[in-house]
Amino acid sequence: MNSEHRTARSADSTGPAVRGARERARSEITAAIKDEARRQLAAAGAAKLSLRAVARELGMVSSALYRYFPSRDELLTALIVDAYDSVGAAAETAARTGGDPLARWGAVCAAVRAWALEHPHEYALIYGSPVPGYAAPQVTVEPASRVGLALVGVARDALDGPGAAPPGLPDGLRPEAERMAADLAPGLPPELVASLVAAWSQLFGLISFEVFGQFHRVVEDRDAFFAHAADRLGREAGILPSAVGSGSVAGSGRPVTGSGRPVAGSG
Amino acid sequence: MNSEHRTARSADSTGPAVRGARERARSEITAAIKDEARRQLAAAGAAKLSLRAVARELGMVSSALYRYFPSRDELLTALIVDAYDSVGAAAETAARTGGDPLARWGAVCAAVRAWALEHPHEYALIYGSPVPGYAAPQVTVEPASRVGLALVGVARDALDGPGAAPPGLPDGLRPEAERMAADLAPGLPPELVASLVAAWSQLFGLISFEVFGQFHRVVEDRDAFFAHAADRLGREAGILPSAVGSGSVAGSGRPVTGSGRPVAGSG
DNA sequence: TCCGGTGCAAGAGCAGTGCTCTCGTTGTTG
DNA sequence: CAACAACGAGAGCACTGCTCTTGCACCGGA
Repeated sequence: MNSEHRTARSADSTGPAVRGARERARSEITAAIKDEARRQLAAAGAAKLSLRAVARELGMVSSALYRYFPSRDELLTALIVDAYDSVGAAAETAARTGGDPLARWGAVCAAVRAWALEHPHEYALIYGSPVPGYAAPQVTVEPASRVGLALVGVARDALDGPGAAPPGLPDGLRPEAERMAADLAPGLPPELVASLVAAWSQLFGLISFEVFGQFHRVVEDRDAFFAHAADRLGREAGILPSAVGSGSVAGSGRPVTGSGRPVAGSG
Repeated sequence: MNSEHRTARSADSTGPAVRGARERARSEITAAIKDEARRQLAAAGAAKLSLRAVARELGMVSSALYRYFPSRDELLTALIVDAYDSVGAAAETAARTGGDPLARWGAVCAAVRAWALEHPHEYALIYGSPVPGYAAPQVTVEPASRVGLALVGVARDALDGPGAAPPGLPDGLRPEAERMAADLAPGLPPELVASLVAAWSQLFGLISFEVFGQFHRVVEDRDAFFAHAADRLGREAGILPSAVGSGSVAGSGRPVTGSGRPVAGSG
């Protein structure tokens, strides 16, 4: 560890440290702590993340670490926010790819899946069981919504093109669907929003089962299985490929998102 | 792996107990340990489950507990197996209810959801992120399959009645679907099995998001939302209500599983 | 230039954890 | 009855999150 980095020897002539060397060191050390914590997270999982081990690896003493994160939970919160932002950014990037709405839908799903498979422990941190006695603080709600909003964005664009009306709502669900539409995606039809929320959670069902090992000895060709399932998820939510022909819609629809390979590679 | 428990035969008249007091005490204490562990699990979650606390609560010393469970992971494994069996039994009971296949499908889904909401920490134990460095041993795979098999059972019965052909498979998925059908549900058409596996994982996506708090400020009327989503899950897998009319299938289908209330109560 | 406030690292310490080992005791078996 | 295996108790090790105190280094104001 670089302890005396940038000692800021009273260099008032040019003033390289506009905010003072102290703040600079602080942000650097904070980042180093998060990096090392992320490394341990990836190596052993959230439950085995140890403040003392992080400090030890960084050459500090454990108590010094409390100057930067008041508790282990606060460190975990920081990692959670970062993870949400990371997967959210991946989803948003995939949503910006070209192609018809259904292809973009598949790209977003595949990007989230690829991120989850690359960062299983971070995925478990945010989409697995909530950590020990941990209650997600308010800071996490906005980053947590980015994937969902990316899906909503694709659906919104699909609405401009030839969209298929999503299936109708039972009477009992209509008020709730209208409330969801107003809160989450103003302007979108309630049926579509209800379908989107369901598809959103079901997408993470697919991904969680794969990441958490429930598909062990059940699904082998997981790329193909996921591509097909994600494609159907989009279709059933009312997102259609722009092939306006409207001839064979659901019959033998081949996933546009590439057959058998994760689409994330293209994003 | 039982020890030689069959030996206690000489006690014809003097026997303090039929099977020997020791074995009796052993099974009783084992059960007591699991009970207390389950209580702590429900109170604070898996990560906070402490062998010492369990022993303390039972009036033993922590080292004595190792006579019954060689490690904390072994205790967790026992709890995991019990949890799988518990939710599996709930699903199987729901699958045995009367009604048309789609109603039974909805009953199974609702029963699993109800179990999850009643035992959130046990649910997290089996469907959340895998615990610390824990790798599920072989003992868990059979109990873990009971919910899936209950769904398969409903689908199999639906096949006798008027079933709707599930959507076709892309060419890339056909071999995998045939393998899954052969392994998991011999005799069922591959398209149906592939749909069932997807629906199975997506069902747990719905439940996990609700249990783990992802629906916070997103879905409010969760009973209605879940009933509708589960109903659609079944329909899209090709399970139809026995109302053979085949007139309005997906249009304004009102969930048969009761609108707005968890169906588990009827099972 | 000195001086006091402040951020910071280090260390000791507390209460808790999983787990191992030893040592008597006690039920079971030959 | 005697040998044996299972058992409970206790001490102990290495580890954890977290707190508190102490002393050093910086940094702005006089």
